[in-house]
Amino acid sequence: MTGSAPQKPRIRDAEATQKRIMVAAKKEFAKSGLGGSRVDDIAERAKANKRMIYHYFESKETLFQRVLEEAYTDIRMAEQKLELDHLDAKSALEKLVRFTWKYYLDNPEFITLVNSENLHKAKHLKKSEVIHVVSRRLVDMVSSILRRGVEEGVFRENVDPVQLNITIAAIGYYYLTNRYTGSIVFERDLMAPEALTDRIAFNIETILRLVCKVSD
Amino acid sequence: MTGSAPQKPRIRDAEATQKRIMVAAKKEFAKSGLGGSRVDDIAERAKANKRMIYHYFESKETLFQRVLEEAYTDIRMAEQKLELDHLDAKSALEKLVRFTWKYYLDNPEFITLVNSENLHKAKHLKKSEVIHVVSRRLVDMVSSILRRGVEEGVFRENVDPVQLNITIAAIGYYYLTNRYTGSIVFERDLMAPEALTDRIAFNIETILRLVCKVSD
DNA sequence: GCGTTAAATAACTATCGAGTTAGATGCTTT
DNA sequence: AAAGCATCTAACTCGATAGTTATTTAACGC
Repeated sequence: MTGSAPQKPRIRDAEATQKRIMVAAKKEFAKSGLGGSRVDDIAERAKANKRMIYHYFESKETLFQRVLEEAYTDIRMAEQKLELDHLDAKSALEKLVRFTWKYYLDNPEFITLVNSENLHKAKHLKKSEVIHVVSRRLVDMVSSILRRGVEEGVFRENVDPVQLNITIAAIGYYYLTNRYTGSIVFERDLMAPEALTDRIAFNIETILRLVCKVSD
Repeated sequence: MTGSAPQKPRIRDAEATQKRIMVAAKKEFAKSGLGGSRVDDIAERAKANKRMIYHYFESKETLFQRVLEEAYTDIRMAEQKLELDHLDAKSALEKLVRFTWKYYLDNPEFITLVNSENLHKAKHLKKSEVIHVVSRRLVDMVSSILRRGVEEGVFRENVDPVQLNITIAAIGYYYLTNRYTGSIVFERDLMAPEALTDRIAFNIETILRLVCKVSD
């Protein structure tokens, strides 16, 4: 309590500081959105001086853009590691639905960041260069599963891969992003462990019934 | 240009002023979220003195709560006007899916308000008294359609009405709330008229395949 | 037509918050 | 070991912003 702090030797590490700022910013932006976040809070959480944020990232908005880009590349990279090619089409699709759900569940900041970006009409993502490259790989992945499913004779033809992609995301994303209002509206704890397992089962059923030739 | 304004006679109308504030607040909160909205902007848009907001609504947060409550009662009341009872179960369900989509499309502020409320972990909706009453009617409506569909022999049994409700909302809501990032990620204008008709058709297919006994 | 009340306004306060200035200090290179 | 530079810090600016104070004025009952 008394006595001055034992004068910590100021360690200098540009890379580590930037990383700490990115991690802290992701958390703050996810918690409060772009508009609701405070640069001072980000600096404090990062254990960095506020000035460093402007030194390394120029502005609050640029920092947000960097955080958002990283969030997108992270999920797209995780998807690419799934190795769905050795599975039959139906199993591959089910695995993708499960993955998407689990990713949202384990990385809730992804959802909040995307929501915040849409409130701003995607003005930051528009400036991104890498987004198209990584996104195409996702669409290709789903297209490939659909094509194989048709070849195997288990999927019906002419299912739009983009619509399917959107639907797979939607049924998980909506449930989780609206978990607070949803729990009130439906008078049910949507985040209870049992509720979560119920939901993923329901989602798999939804997607398989949508693309499979024969249902029951 | 020159000359003072012709000294408008100050009209006093408590009800009308409150209404103007509510309308203005809904637009501002929808555009910028709770945190991003400015009380001064709301007052200006409402053509009311800022002081009136505090006179009638106590605080910015209370105003948000009132706006949110109204948004929920509005959509729930519109649903109740659908008169689905005289339709067969399949047509009733399709009509509900179409309605939900169209309501989100015509009332985009509903989506943004709900998003903002979830960012705040539903702290305002928690205080609401009416939310449960109006919500139950929606669940009852879907339960009734499901029951009738089973009786008619067209729907399969044991479909959870809450999960179905969530899914109907999800496939429309997600598409629209993420239309800005979605249009970039999928390199396709998701709001083009043709894209919108494609989506509603896809959504109806998704829901009907989910509950119907025989698909093709 | 007079007094009371409710509706409305303008100007203010105190704090917050993004971005800056000026300067100090640790690391690397020669 | 001294220069030179990048990393880092404290303290500041100034406009914005939620909420208030003090005052004015329309409406309504009598």
